[in-house]
Amino acid sequence: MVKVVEEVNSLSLAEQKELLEEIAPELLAKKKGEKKSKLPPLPDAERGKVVTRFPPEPNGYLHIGHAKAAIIDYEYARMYDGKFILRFDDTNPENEDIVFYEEQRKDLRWLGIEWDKEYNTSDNLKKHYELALQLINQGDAYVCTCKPREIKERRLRGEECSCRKRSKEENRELWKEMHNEIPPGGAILRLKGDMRSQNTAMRDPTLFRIVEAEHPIQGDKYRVWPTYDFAGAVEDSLSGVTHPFRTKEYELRDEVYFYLLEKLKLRKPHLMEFSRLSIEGMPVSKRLIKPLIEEGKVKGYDDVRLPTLRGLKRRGILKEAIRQFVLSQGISKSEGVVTFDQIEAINRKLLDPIAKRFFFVPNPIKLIVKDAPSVEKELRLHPTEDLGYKKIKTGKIFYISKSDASNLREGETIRLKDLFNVTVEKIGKEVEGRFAGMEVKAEYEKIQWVTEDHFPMIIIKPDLLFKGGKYNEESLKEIGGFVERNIEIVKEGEVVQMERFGFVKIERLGDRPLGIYVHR
RNA sequence: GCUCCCGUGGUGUAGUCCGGUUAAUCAUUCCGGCCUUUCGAGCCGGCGACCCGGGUUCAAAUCCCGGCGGGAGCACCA
Repeated sequence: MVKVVEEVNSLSLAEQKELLEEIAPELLAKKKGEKKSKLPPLPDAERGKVVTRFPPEPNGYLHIGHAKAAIIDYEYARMYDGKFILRFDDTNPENEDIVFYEEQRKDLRWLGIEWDKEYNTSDNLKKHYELALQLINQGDAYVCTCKPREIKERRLRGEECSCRKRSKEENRELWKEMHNEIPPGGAILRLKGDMRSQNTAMRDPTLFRIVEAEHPIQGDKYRVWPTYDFAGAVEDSLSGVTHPFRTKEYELRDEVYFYLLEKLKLRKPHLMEFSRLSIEGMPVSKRLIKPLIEEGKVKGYDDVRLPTLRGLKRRGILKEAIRQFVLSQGISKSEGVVTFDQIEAINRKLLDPIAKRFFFVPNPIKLIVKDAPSVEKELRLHPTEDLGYKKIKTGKIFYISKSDASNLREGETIRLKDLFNVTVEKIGKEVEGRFAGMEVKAEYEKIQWVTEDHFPMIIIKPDLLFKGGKYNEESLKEIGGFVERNIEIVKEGEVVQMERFGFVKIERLGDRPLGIYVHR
């Protein structure tokens, strides 16, 4: 066994591949197709007939949690050659903001998601009113004029209130008044469920309430708005969604969902839940993030420490990495906290073949090589991929990182990577060395360097926003150093690899380039 | 408090519905080796898990009961 391993290891990579091709070509083939992780099959699904939907509320920027839902919905639609609907669940005019309809579309487009149909729930209020009236006429819904506190208490105790006994005529009358004179909070439409149900969601949930705020799209056309329970179920059914997904915290509401559709005699979709995605130290909640933005501790919703799509994008996380990550999580209901390095690992694999290589020297120390020959040559921008070349020209002055310098010993020979060897002569505030030949030798330590022709550069290194449940004051560090002038050849926004330092997204070029540390 | 969901190696997942072809999947982390003028990747190898206790059964990660642990809901928010 050990012998076989040794034998295989003694072969070059190409030889190994060749041999594998001979013995078991299917193993290689599998390797290639493996990239796209697959979701488990959908129950009751037929090719061409699956319809899914992503229903965000236009009240903020999309984050990784939304991405999970959107990607799963979208992927399933694709998997079954079905349809994917983008539906803005804009049924609370107090929360919605016109800008987020478009901002969320942008976030989705960035993710590479395309939708077959788009509409707003608020476009269908007329229909919702019709259905509400149907429920009233069937005696399945009633207008409740109790105080919110009383409703809550009765719900807790499982007691019915007298509003429940109202006649259909009375309910119709009050329903009409809800659209006109009744002030907000004065009345709601409730489903006649079961006040003694074990499931508190079934204790006559609210279907419609009065909200007077101006709606970003409907203006002041409506003042009676459906709640999530009503709008969600009705829209899924009416829009032809076959497999709606939602996160686990809605699970108790399933009963309401189906009971409502039953009473309305509407088609029942195959509803499913999955766990919420949470990443350690990167909360998604606006409750936590907003104050930090207001205090100036977080720069905005595209701050690199945030799990918003914009934050991740700015941080140098590729959309494909997000997709693969989400799919790797699947639709399990078990909740857990994922660490960010899972995303980083995927991102690194995607980035590695396309990131150009450069030298960045953090905390530079001067290295003088008095007898250094002047060298001018071209170097590959990537060790194995064909990404082009960069030109270098060197003199007698170099800069190396403090950490490399501190490892040097006098008399030792090291190699300035891609250049030549240097024997260390004197170590002080500066390092002095002597040219020691061009030949590459395996035993020489290879270190990165820049010449006098460099830019000072700052690299911002994000860390966990929250540590131990508290804001991490150390969550944004700056690393100063020198970068080779060749960095000019990349585009702003491009991710490069600073050798032996890490992947860095070039945020800004110029005389003082700015970078964001992506990951090692 | 009540109700619901979940509990597989350090981490995340597959398998659980329809008990047995599973030596329990895959990824990540970690460790060792090969390759390499960086790191990583790649290649080879390794460590490592079915929450606990009962029961049913020839056979249980899988079914049943009871604990324990985690999460969620109990809004006129989604």
